[in-house]
Amino acid sequence: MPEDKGERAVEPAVEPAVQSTGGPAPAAPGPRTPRERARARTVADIIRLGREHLALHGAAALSLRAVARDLGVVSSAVYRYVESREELLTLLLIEAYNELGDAVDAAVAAVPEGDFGGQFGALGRAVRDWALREPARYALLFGSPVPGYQAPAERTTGPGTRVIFALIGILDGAFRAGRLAAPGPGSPAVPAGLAGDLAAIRAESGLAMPDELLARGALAWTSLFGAVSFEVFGQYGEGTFTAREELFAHHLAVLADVAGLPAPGAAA
Amino acid sequence: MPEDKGERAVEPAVEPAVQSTGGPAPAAPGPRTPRERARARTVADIIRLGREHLALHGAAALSLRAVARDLGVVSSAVYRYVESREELLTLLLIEAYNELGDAVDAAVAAVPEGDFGGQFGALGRAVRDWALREPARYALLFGSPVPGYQAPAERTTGPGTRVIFALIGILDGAFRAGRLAAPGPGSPAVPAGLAGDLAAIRAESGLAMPDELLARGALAWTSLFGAVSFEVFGQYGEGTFTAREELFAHHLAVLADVAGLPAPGAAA
DNA sequence: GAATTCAGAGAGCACTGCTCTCGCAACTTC
DNA sequence: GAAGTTGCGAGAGCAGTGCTCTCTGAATTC
Repeated sequence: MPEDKGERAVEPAVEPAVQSTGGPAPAAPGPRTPRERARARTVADIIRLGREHLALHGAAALSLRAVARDLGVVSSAVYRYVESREELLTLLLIEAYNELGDAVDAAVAAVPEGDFGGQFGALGRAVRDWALREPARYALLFGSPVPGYQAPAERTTGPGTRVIFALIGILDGAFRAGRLAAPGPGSPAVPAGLAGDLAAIRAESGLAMPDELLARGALAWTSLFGAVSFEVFGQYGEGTFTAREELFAHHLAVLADVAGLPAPGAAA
Repeated sequence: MPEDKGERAVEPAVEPAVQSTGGPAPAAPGPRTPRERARARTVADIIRLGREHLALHGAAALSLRAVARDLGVVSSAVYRYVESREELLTLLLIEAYNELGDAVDAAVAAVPEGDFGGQFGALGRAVRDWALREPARYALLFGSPVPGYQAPAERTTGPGTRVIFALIGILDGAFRAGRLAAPGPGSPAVPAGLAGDLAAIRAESGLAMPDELLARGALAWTSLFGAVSFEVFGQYGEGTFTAREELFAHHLAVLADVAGLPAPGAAA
């Protein structure tokens, strides 16, 4: 009797080949041999099933054996395709980062070019919407690190920095357009020890913003995710805040103000 | 051969009885019979070992069997004292909430009474210091929920709300002392849908602050934990921010300003 | 058609949470 | 002090996990 019952098999290989619609197929970097194509399809299936398990039961409950069962295959077979559970987590992490990045980019792009306040609002709402739609995957990205799992920086920093780069793009764009308000005269001074860090960031990303605005942008960044995390992770009490959409909208508006952005709709 | 090797036994029962120093011992609600006292000591040992494992390996890696090994006892024996792994997690959660609450209360109390800005800064630094000292336990409180584990609200809301109550106390105290600045005229209006929530909060906690300041207080709250979580969970890149203490200090100062608090040291 | 590669099966190891039974020792009651 | 009760630890066991290893057969390549 096989170790895994083999029930619940997921339609194997029925999935229509993506590049099979006429023509010699550009083939770009696509897998060439049938074996490679079958392999790529299996890997994609594993990732898809992993994503479903992740969304349903959370990252720490993600089990390669369960994925194997759903795939209609014995557990040791999936190790032909995925090095380890960690590896699968990394793949899902990258995928989630990119999905969030895509959602944010699309939301920002839908706002008129000069409406920097509106762009910031769109970015924030996109993050919150995605997080509420995919709480387990959001937790994988921004929650407590999964025990025993360390995301490989060289593979995740790229996708993982898309949101902050989008935010920086909005802020610096506003600054260059002369539409980013400087902090008031009574505003807290930027500590001297931060100057080096901020200078490095400015150089690396080719920014023009002065220290005060850069530091406030960082605050808006962490605060945005703080608000989203509190909501997704259930830190607000049971019935404390019921109008959460309005609460978030207000927080976003205040944060935009803190960052120096103009009110939404105020295009140049 | 026993299932657990029984090595690494932790000094059992050697621990000097806490209330054994002379006198008839107040005995208050303390366990009376020797059996109850031994039981209480074992439960305390389990919690202590659990705390150590939690701090070392994280919440999801907390294993009752490992605790049993360290206790020098077979795994089934710990179920005499703790209902389940969840139960132990809940005990550790409550303990951690209270430890954080104590740290915050002590830090705030060390600041002169009328120095509301200083109190806010002390609260924020206390949260950050504790979080950096106890990252795994902080993650248990404010990170992604542990999979399959739902904290029982009736036992955790009390300890879990100590920080926000301390923060509210500072803000409302400042407001009653006439030292909480109202938001500027151009400040974003509080959405109408939030009025009900804010009124309920105000009534329940006997607050005097108007909606605008209450909403900004909530923002300062979530933003504080957002900044701490980013630092503890490693969301800042590798070498992006090196002067993290200064960064946090600046964020705190801006957040105090956002909440309407006066600068630190400006006692009445 | 022969040689090679490779996917899947199955067994196995060490670990987890948790349950159940059994026997002994400590404690309580008479 | 003897008898009865309670509680605690041990041990076995179930179902699950990640991961490794070997073996077989089939697909692919030459």
